[in-house]
Amino acid sequence: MNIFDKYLDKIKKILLDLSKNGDLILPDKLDGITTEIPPVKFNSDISTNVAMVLSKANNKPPIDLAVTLVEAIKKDDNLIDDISIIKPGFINIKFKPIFWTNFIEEIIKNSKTFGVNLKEKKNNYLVEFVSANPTGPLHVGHCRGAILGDVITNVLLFNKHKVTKEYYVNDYGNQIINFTKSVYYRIREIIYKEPFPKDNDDLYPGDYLIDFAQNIIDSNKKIDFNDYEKISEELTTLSIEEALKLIKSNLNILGINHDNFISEKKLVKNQEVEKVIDYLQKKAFVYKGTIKAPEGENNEKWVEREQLLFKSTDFGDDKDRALQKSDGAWTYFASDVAYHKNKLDRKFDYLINILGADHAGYIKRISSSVDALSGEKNKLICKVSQLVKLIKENKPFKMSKRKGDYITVDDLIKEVGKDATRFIMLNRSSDVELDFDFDSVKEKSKDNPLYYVQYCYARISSVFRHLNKDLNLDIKLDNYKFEYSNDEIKILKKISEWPKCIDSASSKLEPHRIPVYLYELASEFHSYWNLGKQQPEKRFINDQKSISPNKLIFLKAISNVIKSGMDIVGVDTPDKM
RNA sequence: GCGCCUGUAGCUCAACUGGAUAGAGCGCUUGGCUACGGACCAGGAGGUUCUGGGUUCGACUCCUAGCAGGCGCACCA
Repeated sequence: MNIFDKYLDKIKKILLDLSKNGDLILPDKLDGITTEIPPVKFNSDISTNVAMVLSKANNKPPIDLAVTLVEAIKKDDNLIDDISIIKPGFINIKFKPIFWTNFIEEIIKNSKTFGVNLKEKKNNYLVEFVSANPTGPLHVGHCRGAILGDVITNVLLFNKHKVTKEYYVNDYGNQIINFTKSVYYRIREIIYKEPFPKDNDDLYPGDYLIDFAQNIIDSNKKIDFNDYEKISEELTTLSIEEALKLIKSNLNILGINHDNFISEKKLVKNQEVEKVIDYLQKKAFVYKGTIKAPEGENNEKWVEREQLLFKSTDFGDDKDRALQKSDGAWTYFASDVAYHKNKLDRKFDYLINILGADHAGYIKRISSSVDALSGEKNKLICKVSQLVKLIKENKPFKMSKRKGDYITVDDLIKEVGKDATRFIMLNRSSDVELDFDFDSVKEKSKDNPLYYVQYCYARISSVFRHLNKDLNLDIKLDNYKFEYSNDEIKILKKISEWPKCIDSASSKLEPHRIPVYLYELASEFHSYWNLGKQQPEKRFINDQKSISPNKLIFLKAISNVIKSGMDIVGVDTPDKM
């Protein structure tokens, strides 16, 4: 039940009728015509810009057109209280209270689908996110992208799309060799008491490797760890398993579960890289050539060499990209192209990649490869999550990989909790840097929007509890015909915006709109709640310790929306706090 | 040098694919609890939306030229 869509359809129908009679000239497209939420001060419920959009084609001032249109809209609609025409040519519609009675009745009847866009075409999406290297635990830097990907998925699922969540495991290449060696040194440290070579910059210094080493020793008693060359392959597998186990548990405490983990190593082993390069070569997107040094100052070390290149410049990239290293191994990019071919072969409508800000420069080349492979544009959508600035005691907190003093997801969740982390990380557009202030996120007060929204739900639960009613049960609507007051309609109007919120969050992949909306809805509710202090008739529980059916349904409608929204965000809605 | 992101109230950020007199929280300030949960509410002050051009009925939003901050720019992944 999207009242904005409903009235937009109605207006478009009126336009078509009027144009058939020759009373109106329509432009080629009706896309520019919208129904919107009018600013509060106009005291109206829906507004439309139709008169202004049609003004040019008809060579008439918007106000004149509006007069005709208003007559047509008013006709046969007994739910409209008033229509006004405002300044440049907006048409503002104000509904009678009965409109809102019908509205709430309908959303209570269809509570499972309220907010879902049932008209749009449903797609099959693949969302790739996190994909952190399997060499250690997730840290705070991974967190925002992880949550972004998870909630984008939730929004799409809520809107009845099909979604697969995928993690690409980079278990191939030099870093894995270094990682395995590091584990090996830790094993020697444990078994042979040899000190770990701390000054070797290629190695991973983190203490978590001691746990990995110990676990591997404990569960592989038969292995002779003396000769690295003999066991390196097996140790690589075991080390990656350890890392993945840790990463999965980190994701788990964040409330994230991927459907698939795809191994880069397997793609390489299965010759998928050769196949995709063959394919691109046939299409003349791959050639042997050299890359020129960039214009910048410090390129003395630049070595030009002939190598296998992908012609990403054909698709708008600023240089072609290397596919093969000098030792003959594939570059990360090459196997990623193979991975994207693999994705395309699985016939998704859209591929979505969630990347961190430090990988934004990678987008052009990978989307070029997808364009080349699919022959389509916009098959791949990349979302970038900007940096998180950590703030502790009012000071920026810098993490350093070298010192190994980065904050892990485990630390973070232990300190501030899963729900607060998810809500705060989502409360801003992914395009802006985020200040994550440990102290205020931990605070259980008005400084923390999570608790503000949860408090709204808890208050509603409390009313139901006092009445011995179950908030989770459906409510019957027998003999239900009440009118709501202006204060209640104000909240119902907010509820009517929920489908619009979902629509834009889903179509633009901007989930931050949901926490922002929930905060606004909660705010309206708290206002209403406080009215009860002065006006007893605004209280939910009356002197006879019961509640009127319209208020009960009213509460139910609010809590339904809060609950769906919080479910999408992936946080709890406790009954008591 | 190039690419991407950002620039809105003192601070942190919204603004519904170009809509109306740009909105919230924090902070400052004036009030409100014997109450269904005060983890709350009502009011006030606070703005040349970084700058200059352009597009049009209309620009925080689009184009263009700058300025400032962040991220990235080899065969690391």
